[in-house]
Amino acid sequence: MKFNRELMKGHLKTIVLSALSDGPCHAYGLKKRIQEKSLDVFSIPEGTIYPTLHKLEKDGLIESQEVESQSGREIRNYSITSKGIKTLEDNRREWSFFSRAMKLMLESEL
Amino acid sequence: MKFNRELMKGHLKTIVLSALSDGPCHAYGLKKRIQEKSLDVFSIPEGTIYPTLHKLEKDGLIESQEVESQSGREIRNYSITSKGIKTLEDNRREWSFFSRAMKLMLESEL
DNA sequence: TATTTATACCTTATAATACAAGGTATTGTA
DNA sequence: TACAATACCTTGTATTATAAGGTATAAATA
Repeated sequence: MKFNRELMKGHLKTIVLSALSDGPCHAYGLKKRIQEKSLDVFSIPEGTIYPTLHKLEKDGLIESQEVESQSGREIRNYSITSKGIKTLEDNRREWSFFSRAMKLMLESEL
Repeated sequence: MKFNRELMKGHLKTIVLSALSDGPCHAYGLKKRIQEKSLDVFSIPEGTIYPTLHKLEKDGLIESQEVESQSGREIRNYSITSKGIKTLEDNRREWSFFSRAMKLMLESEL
């Protein structure tokens, strides 16, 4: 099933933070991790994942360093900061609050 | 609890359609209906509800007519169309699909 | 009675978002 | 050797929800 990408708005950072909370990763791998963890529902395009990571880093929620992968290739490895973990916890609470209200709204009166 | 208004993005039309599916209503009343039904979680500002209704009407998902209220005041009464009902059903399915994936994402590996 | 609050409608301008579309370069595979 | 996959990135854009402003009437209250 396909769904309107607009639904993601406002939730993307939470998705990315949550994926990164499972362990450090580089951008491209994170994209795949999100895809797997969501059972192929969330497919974040590259034009989305890179700017998002840059924004999160700028805000101090994640940090990165250039490292050499097994293949000898330079990759940028991201990890979540303690500030990022706190934000993620807040976002999780926000999500459950929001989704509960949506459930109330969508339950038919009938 | 307050939550980031950005979370609403992409879900607003669904919220409004769902509220209107409980019966015809005018804009101002709809705002209150949404507030009540969501147990005070969703508080849609007027600068949001009016343009949203205009958009929904333009798309043929709702329709409206000027009527006279009990107080003798002219109000614009909105009701959901059959096209709107179909869209709402789609949106409900989209929501449950989306929220299931979010749940998968937010569940910690630990 | 005068004033304030609630009701009821609306528009314009704006910040933020996610993303399409474009690009570069390397590594692995057929 | 060609092609796909990996890995990174930027620019420009459409859409969104909303803040901030406005108008006018009805109800409540001081």
